[in-house]
Amino acid sequence: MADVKTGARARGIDRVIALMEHLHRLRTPTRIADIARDTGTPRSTVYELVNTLVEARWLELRDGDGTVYFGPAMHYYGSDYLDSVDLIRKARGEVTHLSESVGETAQFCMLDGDKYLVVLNEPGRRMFRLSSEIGIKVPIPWTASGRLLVDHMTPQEIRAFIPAEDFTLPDGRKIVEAEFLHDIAQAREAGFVRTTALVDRFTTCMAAPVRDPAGRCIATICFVVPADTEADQQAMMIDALKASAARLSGAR
Amino acid sequence: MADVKTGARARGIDRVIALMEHLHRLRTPTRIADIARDTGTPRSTVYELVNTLVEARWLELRDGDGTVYFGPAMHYYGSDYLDSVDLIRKARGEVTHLSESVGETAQFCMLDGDKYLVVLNEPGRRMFRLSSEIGIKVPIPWTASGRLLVDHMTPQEIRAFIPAEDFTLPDGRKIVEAEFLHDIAQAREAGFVRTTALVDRFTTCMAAPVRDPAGRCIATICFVVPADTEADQQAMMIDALKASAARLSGAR
DNA sequence: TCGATTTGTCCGATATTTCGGACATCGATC
DNA sequence: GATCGATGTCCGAAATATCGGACAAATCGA
Repeated sequence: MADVKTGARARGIDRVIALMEHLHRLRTPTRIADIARDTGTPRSTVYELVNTLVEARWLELRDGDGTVYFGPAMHYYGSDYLDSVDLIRKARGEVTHLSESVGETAQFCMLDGDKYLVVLNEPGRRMFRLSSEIGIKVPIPWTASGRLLVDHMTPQEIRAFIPAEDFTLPDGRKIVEAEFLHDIAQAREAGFVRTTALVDRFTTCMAAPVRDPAGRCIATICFVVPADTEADQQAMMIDALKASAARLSGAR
Repeated sequence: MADVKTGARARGIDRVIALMEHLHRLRTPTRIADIARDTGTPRSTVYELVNTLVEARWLELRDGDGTVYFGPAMHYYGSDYLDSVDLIRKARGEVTHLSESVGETAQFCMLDGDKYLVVLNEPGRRMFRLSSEIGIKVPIPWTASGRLLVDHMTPQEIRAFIPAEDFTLPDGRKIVEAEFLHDIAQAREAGFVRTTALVDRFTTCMAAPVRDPAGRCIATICFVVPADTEADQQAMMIDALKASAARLSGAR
């Protein structure tokens, strides 16, 4: 990433990259002075850059309280990206359809390095938002989909690939490696995976694998639902996921 | 905008802004040398910047044929933007629901300066994509929605607001100002607007206004369909648009 | 096979952008 | 009403990022 040495003079573009990554991590409009402090950028430099970026609509001044956040240009460029990647464009259709027809939150997920992340998220009809952190990296063992996304690796490869600390959940519990490997084998066998109360005590996640022609899992499509969702309802959702995943696997 | 004087030395960030705007205009992966030529940026500078941007995932090398296009980071930042703007977040739900339930392309549109643009686009079930130019500026008179978005202005204000050349369609036909003003009055009266064969001979567009508490049209929600769509089908779609627009107007 | 064109890397110089700090406003708090 | 902190602007100096051009490698075409 754009590593900006503290105290040293840096290129504007590196400062901007750090700024945007910072806003994405915070996920909330932020005051300029805070950005300067937290990214280690001189105050006068941030003001200068923010003015430029606001002019270009990359950022927007919010609320009139001196905070800035992403602007519309990011949405336009992001849409161009989505449209340009075949698999993702198709996945959009599947995810919206699943979410609309079932009424629950549906997602499309991939790996980014040794982390899992949500690429597409379509919220369901529920009031309370069960999650929606597009582009936020999460340890692989914390997720249902993660169990599918590494299912082409040997146990040794998995051990080398996933950082050891990623097996510790946010609440401090540890995921036993043997169980994790067992989950993976079982998921590959069944063609889907389901986890409950992993990151969040009251949430169940169901996922199906999207595979490339070689059979390798390159993405997953999944539902995020309350843990007390009826069993037959869950079975229906798993079937829908498998059908969507199969369409995406075929379409190449 | 980021105006980069030809021949002069420019800041990296201004070069990057020009580069991204250029890619957005082209809407296709582009070779680095072409970017250099068309944006007036020195070749060595573009290579340098592209490397930095690829590393940050703002851009992606495509195809292995030396072209670059937007990368996943743009999608993440764009999603953050969509989630952060209340009206747009709600509009997403309406647009996806309209598109899913009716099976036709639905859009959410706003003004950007004196131009119209599509903010959200959800394609219908048809094979041929009838349009989807998110974030591309279009002259107001070329669109159905445009007739709603200026309906709070007097004829004089409209004349001052819309550039004269914007009344000429891509095929050279001219839109008579009197008819345009008549359309606007009629649309405000009816609570919706419909145009056929404006930009595209075989396309009909229907739109309903989203209004702020003061009654001013701040956005529109619309369907884009083939011109030969049945009349009763169109009537049903207009009702659906009005209902969605009303929900968005109320939700403040 | 051999030029012609394109693509990508590298390097040194200098025009310029970043940076620190000073300063003026503004609001809140006591 | 005085003090403190936060916000935003401005300026000169110097560290350095941009740029032009040279060069090698790859690709193309005839």
